Amino acid sequence: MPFTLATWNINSVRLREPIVLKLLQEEAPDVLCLQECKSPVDKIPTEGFAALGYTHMIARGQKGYNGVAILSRIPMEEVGDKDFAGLGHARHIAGRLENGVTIHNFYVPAGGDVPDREVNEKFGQKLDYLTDMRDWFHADKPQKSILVGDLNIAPREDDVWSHKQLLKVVSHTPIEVETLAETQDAGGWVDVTRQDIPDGQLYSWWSYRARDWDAADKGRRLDHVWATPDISNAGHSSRVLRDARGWEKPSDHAPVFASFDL
DNA sequence: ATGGTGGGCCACCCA
Repeated sequence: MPFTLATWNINSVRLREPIVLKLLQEEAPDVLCLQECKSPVDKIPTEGFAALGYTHMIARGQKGYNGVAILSRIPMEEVGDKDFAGLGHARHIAGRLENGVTIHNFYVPAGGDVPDREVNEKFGQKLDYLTDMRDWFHADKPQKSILVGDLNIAPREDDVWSHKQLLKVVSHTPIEVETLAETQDAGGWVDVTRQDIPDGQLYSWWSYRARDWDAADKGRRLDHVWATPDISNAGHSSRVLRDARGWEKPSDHAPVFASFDL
């Protein structure tokens, strides 16, 4: 059963319901994983999604912050969630499609401004979140699984507009890149996006604070699609829908797509 | 070096 999935940090699912519907209508992924819904689950606007065929949804939410959801037009059962690092935040949800593939949807903490856990508690929480993920995947090796989400780290030099200028900027510091690599290795995860697009600059996020995000193009690849080795070879046709960053009332993230022939 | 723009929600926190 071949299928296409997308992952998108939506920065308020209620405010951006119109562009979620636009994405579903125009691109029609089978599965859409959202992060930063910023909504209690019972206030997510599901009717329009269901009318387009996305009748399955699993989600975790809280008022005002965080929140993750998976919309699907393929039958999907809820697997559960885990409160990594004990933060009490809605940052993870997992589901299983009827083809047996498990999907983990993550919103990793952004980590604040200063890359030093001694002076910035949020940076420590980000690293702790990732090491908790690492330990969990190490203890229980995932199989037939896909991990997507806003991991808030751009690991490669060509995942950022300037490697040198971002070395001390949270999202691209060596300690974050190393910690993310440990998490990836612990699960045996393959970076499907870079398997498909091995060379060149690739971004999924552009700050709201630029005069002209498109012309300046100071982006970072914060949003990821990983798969376990038993299904990673089935992954193909990865892409970033950069156009969505220019839609009306946009998220600062663009959706990342991948397809799987399984 | 600084401040720039967004969202949630009503005083700020967060990205």
